[in-house]
Amino acid sequence: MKISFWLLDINYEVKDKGAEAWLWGVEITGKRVLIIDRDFLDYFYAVLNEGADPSRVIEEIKSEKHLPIEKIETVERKFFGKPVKAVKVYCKDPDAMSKCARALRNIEGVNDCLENDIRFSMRYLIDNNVVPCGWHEVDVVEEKSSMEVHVDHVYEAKSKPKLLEKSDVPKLKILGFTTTYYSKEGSPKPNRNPVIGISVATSQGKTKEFWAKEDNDDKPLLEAFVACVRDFNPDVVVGYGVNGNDWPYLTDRCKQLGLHLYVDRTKTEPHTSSYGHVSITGRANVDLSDYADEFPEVKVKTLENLADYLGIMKIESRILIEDVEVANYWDDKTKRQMLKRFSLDNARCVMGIAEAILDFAMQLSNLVSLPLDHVGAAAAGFRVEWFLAKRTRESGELIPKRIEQPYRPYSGAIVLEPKPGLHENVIALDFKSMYPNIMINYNLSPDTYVPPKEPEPEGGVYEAPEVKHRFRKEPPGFYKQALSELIEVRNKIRSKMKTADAKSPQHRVLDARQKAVKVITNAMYGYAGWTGARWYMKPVAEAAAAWGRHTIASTIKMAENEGLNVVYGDTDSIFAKNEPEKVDKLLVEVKEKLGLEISRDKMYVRIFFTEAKKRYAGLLPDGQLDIVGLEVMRGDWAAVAKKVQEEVLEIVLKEQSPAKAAKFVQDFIYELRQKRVAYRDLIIWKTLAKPAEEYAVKAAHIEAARMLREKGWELSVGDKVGYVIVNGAGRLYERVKPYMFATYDEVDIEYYATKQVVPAAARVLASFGITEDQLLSNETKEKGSKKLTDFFGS
DNA sequence: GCGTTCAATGTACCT
DNA sequence: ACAGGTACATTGAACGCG
Repeated sequence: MKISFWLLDINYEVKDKGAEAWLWGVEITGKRVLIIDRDFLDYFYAVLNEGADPSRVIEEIKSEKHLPIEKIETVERKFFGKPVKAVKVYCKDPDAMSKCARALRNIEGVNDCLENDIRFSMRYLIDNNVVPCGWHEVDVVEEKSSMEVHVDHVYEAKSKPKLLEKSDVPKLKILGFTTTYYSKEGSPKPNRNPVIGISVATSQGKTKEFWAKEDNDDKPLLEAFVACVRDFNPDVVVGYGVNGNDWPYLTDRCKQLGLHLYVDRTKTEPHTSSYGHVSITGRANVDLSDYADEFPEVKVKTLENLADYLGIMKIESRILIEDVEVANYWDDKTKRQMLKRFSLDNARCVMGIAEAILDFAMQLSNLVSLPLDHVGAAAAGFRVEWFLAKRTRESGELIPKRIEQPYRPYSGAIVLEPKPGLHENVIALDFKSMYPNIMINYNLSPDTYVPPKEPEPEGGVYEAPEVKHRFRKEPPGFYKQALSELIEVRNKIRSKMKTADAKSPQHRVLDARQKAVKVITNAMYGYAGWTGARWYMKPVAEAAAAWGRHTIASTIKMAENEGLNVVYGDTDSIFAKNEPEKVDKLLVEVKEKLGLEISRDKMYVRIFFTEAKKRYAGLLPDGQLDIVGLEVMRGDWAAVAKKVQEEVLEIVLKEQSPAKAAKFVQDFIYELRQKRVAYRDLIIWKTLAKPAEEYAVKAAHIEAARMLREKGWELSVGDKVGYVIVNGAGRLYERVKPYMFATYDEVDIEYYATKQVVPAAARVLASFGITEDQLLSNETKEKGSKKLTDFFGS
C-alpha cells in the first residue's frame, strides 16, 4: 500500500535485530500515523591514509571480532575538497558507533574515523533525503502490533520514503499551555511548591483550565492535564519557556507525586535532548521563546511583551501579575479570579504567538532538515551546519568532526565617519546580500582554499585583496553551491509570491520559506568564521571581509568621481545626497566593475547624524522616522529617556526647530520632577551576561540581581533584570533596587533627569549648540524669564 | 588624603 | 555557541598634588 505523509517528528528505537527509525506523520487523509523503517543501518567512515591498502585495512577491521560491525565497504569520498578513500563501517547498534570508531582509529592505515558523531535520526534523514515538515510517499503494510501508540495507524515501511514536491502544510492540532506555581517566597521548586494552575488553549479555539483546590493539592490537576493532552492528542505542543522551565518542573513534580507525565504518543515522559530541547515522542514540542530573537524590536522578551508586539493581546488591556505576586493573588480570594484570568490570557497569547511563528518554524525545519522540535532550540550556527550536512549526500563531502579551534580575530568591515548634523534629500544605497555574493563570485569555500605553501592549481585562483588568501576558481566549492542554490530558491519563491493572493495560506507559507532561506543565507559568512563550526575556515571569512572592504571602498570612490556627496556608509551601504542621474550611473558602473549589485534603499527627506558612527535618524517620505542606534532603539535606557529623545528627533527632523525641542525637554523635566511620569517608564532593564561570580566589577544590574537572589528568586545567565535608581549616597550600584521592591517615593528623580533624559536629548541637541545645563534649567517655567527660543529663534 | 583621569568592564547596538 | 566594528556609562585603580 502506498501512502503520502507529512513528517512531524522522528526518533529511533534500538531493538535486538537492530535500530528502527520511527517516523511520525500526518497522512494526506488527515490520519495520524507512525511509520517504522526497520531497514536502515547506521554507519561511520574510517578514512584511509594516502596510499594505504583498503583490503588490508578491511581484513584488520574484520579481525576485531568483539565489535558489533555488520557490514564493510570501500568508498570514495572528499574531505575539504580532497579525494579520499574510506571504509564505510555499518553498525547494528547506533549507540556503539563511537566505541567502534575509537577502536578503528588505532588500526594502521586509518587516518581518522568520521561521522560517528552523526546521530541515527539525522543520519536517516540525510541519507534517505527524508525531510521534516515535508511530504513523502512510501510503501507500507499495516503493522499488527499490540503496542500502545496514540495514532490512527502504525505501518511498517516497505520502501524508503520518497520526497514529494508538495509544499503545503496539513491542518495540525496544536495545544498551548501555561503554568502557575505556588511559592510564598522565591522561585518555585518542584520538591516543595505545587503547580496550582495550568491553562490550555487549542488551535480549535477551545480553552481549558485546571486549578488546584483549597488544599493546593496538585495531583488531581496534573492528572487532569495529562488526560486533556491525551484526549486532544495534539501534533504540536507549544509554550513559552517550556524547555527550560515548565517541562523540567512538571516532570520533576510528577516524579515527586508518583505520577507519570504521559503526554506523548507512546508512553514515555518528556525528556531533554539535543540543544536542550525537550522531546515529546510523536509530537513536536515547540518552545516559542526560541523564536523571540526573530523580533529584535522587543527588548524584554516576556510572553506579554511579545504578544503585545505581535498584536495578539495589547498590554494596556491586561492586568499583569509579577512572579513575586502570584502567591498573594492566589491566597487572596478577592484577587484569585484575576490570577486565573492572567493565566488563561497567557495561554491565549501562547496560541496566538504559535500561529504567528509556526509557519516560519516549519519552513526553517524543512530547509535545514532539523526536526521541528529541534530547530528552534538550535543556535544559528547549528542550523547552517545541518543545512550543509544535508548537502554532503550530493557533494560526497565527509562531515568534519567538531574541533574546538583557538579564537583568532580578523579584520571586518569598514564604517565611514558620518558628516554630523542635518542633511536634506539623502539616498541610502546598499549591496543586497553582499557577503553571500562575494563568496559565490570568488568561490570562497573550505574546500577551495589554497594554502600559501601549495602551488597554484590548474584553472587559476582568486586572490583576496589585503589578506592575499587564494581560492581555486574551479570547481564550484561547497559553499558556493549551497549559496547559489539558496539565492536561486529565494528568487523563485519571491516571484511565486507575486502570483499568489497576499492573504492566501500559500502566500503565508511562501513568505515564511523565503524568510527561512534568507536567514540561512545571511548566516553563512559568520558560520565560516565561527571557531565552533565543523567547516570552520578563517581564510574564507577573512577573505570575504577583505573583498567587502574593497567593494565598499571602490564604490565610494566611484560615487565621488561621479560627483556624489557621500555622507555616511557602513559595511555594505553608502549614504549620499540624492542626485538621481548620478546615482543611476553609479549603479550601472558598480555592477560592471565590481560584479555586485548595489541598489537604492531608503530615501530620506532629511537625515541627522551625530558625530558617532552607527547612530543616526532620518525622516522618510511617508513621515515615519528611521532611528538607528540611538537611545530610542536601546533596551537598556529608561523609557522616559527614549520617549523624550524620540520626540526631540521628531521636532528636529520635521519642524527643524531645535529650540522647540529644547523647550519640550525642559517642560518634560518639570513634569518628571513633579513625579507625573509613570513608574514603569523609570525601569532600566539589563541582561545578566554571565554568572554572578565571574563579574570583575560591581554594577547596578548585578546588584539588583543579588537582591533578588537574596529573597530566593533564581536568575540565570541571559535573564533581564529590571531595576530603578533610588535616593541615597554613594556609587550607583549602591542606590539600586529591583523595580518590584521599590516605591515611587524612593526613586531618585534627579538621576533620571541628569543621567537619562538629558543625555539622551543632548545626544541630538548638542549638534545645535544646546548644552545639558540648558536642558536642565527650568527657567522656562518661570514667568517673564528668557526662554531658549529667545536665543535660537523658532 | 582627596579629587581627577583614564583604561577596563559591561551591555547593546549596526551591518 | 554566526562575524567584526562601534558607542557609551560606570567602575576603580593609578595619578597628581603638596
